[in-house]
Amino acid sequence: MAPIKKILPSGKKDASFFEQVYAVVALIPFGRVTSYGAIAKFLGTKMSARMVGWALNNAHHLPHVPAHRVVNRNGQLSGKAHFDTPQQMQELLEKEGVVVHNDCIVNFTTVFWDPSKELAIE
DNA sequence: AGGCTGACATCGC
DNA sequence: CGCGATGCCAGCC
Repeated sequence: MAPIKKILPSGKKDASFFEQVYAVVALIPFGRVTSYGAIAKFLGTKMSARMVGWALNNAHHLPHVPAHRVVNRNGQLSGKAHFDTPQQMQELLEKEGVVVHNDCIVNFTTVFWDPSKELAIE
């Protein structure tokens, strides 16, 4: 498994699926985005991409989880509606230098941040 | 205790 | 090439 567990806050002996998601999302560099599937795959459960979204749903009410940096495989701001305001997600992304047009990230492949690649697991 | 739901992704037809 | 159905895990009713 990924060393993400090490990144988890000390005290948590068992890393829940969400906590791992929080950790990965929190590690997303400024001006970069990732996809649910990428996180899911990084965690080893690519089929559980839905769970990633569910995790972010919990993460949404958390303080330091940049959920706006997480989009679907299509680069579309699927979860914008779950923010305080639907436009907030795009605003945040644009402030980070990410160009968003029509709820879709422009040059998605360029700003895409692959955890399994950047974090270099194993 | 059992079943539905959920910010997705992928395979199948 | 487009739409439909399935899978996954955990939380909530």
